[in-house]
Amino acid sequence: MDHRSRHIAPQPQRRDIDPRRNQLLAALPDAEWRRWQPCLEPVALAYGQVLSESGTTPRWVVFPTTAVVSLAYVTQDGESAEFAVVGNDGVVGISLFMGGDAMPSRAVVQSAGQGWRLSAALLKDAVDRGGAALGLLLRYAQALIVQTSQTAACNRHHSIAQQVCRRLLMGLDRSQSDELAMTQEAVANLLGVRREGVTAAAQKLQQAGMIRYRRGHIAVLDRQRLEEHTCECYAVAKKEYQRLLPLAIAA
Amino acid sequence: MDHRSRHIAPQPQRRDIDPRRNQLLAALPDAEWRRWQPCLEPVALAYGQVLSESGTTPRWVVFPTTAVVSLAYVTQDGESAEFAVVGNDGVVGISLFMGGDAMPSRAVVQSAGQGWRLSAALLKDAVDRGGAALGLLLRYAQALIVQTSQTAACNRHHSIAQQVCRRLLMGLDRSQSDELAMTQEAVANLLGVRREGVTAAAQKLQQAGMIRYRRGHIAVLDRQRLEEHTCECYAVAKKEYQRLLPLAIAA
DNA sequence: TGCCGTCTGTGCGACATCGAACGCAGGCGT
DNA sequence: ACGCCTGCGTTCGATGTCGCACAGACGGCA
Repeated sequence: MDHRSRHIAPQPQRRDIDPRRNQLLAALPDAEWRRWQPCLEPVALAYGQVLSESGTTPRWVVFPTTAVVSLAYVTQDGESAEFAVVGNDGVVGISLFMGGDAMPSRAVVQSAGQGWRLSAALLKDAVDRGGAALGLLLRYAQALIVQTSQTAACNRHHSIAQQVCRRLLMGLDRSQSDELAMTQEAVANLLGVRREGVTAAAQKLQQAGMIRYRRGHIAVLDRQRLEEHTCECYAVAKKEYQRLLPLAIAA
Repeated sequence: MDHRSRHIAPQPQRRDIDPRRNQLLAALPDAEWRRWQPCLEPVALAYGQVLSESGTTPRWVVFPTTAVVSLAYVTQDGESAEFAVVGNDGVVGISLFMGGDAMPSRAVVQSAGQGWRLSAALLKDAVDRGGAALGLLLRYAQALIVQTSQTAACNRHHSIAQQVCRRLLMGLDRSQSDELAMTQEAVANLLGVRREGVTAAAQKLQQAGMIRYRRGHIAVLDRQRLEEHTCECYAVAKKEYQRLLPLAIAA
């Protein structure tokens, strides 16, 4: 679980990445931003790191810049299902400003990278003041609900192949390159399906020239056709995200 | 679609039902409640009535008292999947106070009854004032996220029989009797599965003495065993709801 | 009372996904 | 350069669900 960092694309630089690469922070009005800026602390997020465990109250919210985090529900018998993906388009730990503190779900780093954290107390202060920051966070929470409900319908009605396409595209949107550092087994775990199902889907995509993969690295060659082969869920969620948060996910 | 009202249990009375049978309204501090009370209008909710269509902005939020509303996502090829149920424990139209106005999902009355509505403008005023009302609505929104993520995992991992049990229990919690007025086909549509699958599950439950049904009416005889036969999703979502909103869903 | 629409029971083959097991090979560490 | 671990390819039967088609049966309505 630890040595996997080998597989990760080299960090762009040792230095901290501009917090405003996170689209929520970027969308903050200047007045709010000046208040938050001194309180943000940089964090390095390693693959597999658990940002918040099911049922526990996180001490910070995390705004990823280059990292990608997966929100998943883990059933009692150990099966899991991802219901949302958070990258530089969002924030991890919405339960802190929704008022419920904990959530019965787990936040796990899926793609190593950087982020910035803000303490729960400071966040709550900002929320209590209301204003633009609160509105922004609430619109993000709504986008998260949309993504989650979409995932529910997708799990019900769409094929594994379509869901693999969707998940690759979602990862790509939140990534800095056209290559994703994830194994087929990792994708299978996220979707909650068998690895063999993902292998079969990936083979078809590779034979069709849409992707190319080798031992834990998936390169997207033809994004256009990938979008054509996935279900509507990808486009609907993305469009809704852009409607709610116009600055987010530069396509 | 219209004459189905025959199947509905007789309305308790012609008169309006106490708005505070809705647990969100009941949980409102007195000061807030006095402000809202004169603005609430009673509404009769008929089976099949669409409270908000996908992509449109509702003009009111609706607090059901005796009605039960289903939130569902409808795919492009007409398949649908329910992702949350709203009864006297919640409110329909959260996008109005989340700031996004519309949602790409549909709210349909699943069980006829009454509710109270509040205009979008008045709701937004209350939200802008912040305070207890906002906090309450946000905690409810979080409970909705939990229910939705749970549904996503349930759709992935659990059998039709388990999901039928879950859905019956959720309907029962929000109902005034131990009988649900819904056909097997209606249940199938909600879950997004075939009617035959629901028929098979319902037969097993009836043979085991847990339920009894006849043409559109499902009576729950042994709630305890029904809870034992469903998946964890029911209990987790309900427990989380009670944690976030202590006054809701008197079991 | 009798009709008829709707709801429910049942059969079939088709298909996707599951569960487990095993072989192979790419690439990292020694 | 070598070995070993991990990720990928492939097979098999089992299972759950689908899609369709049709028969029976309940119950509201004329």
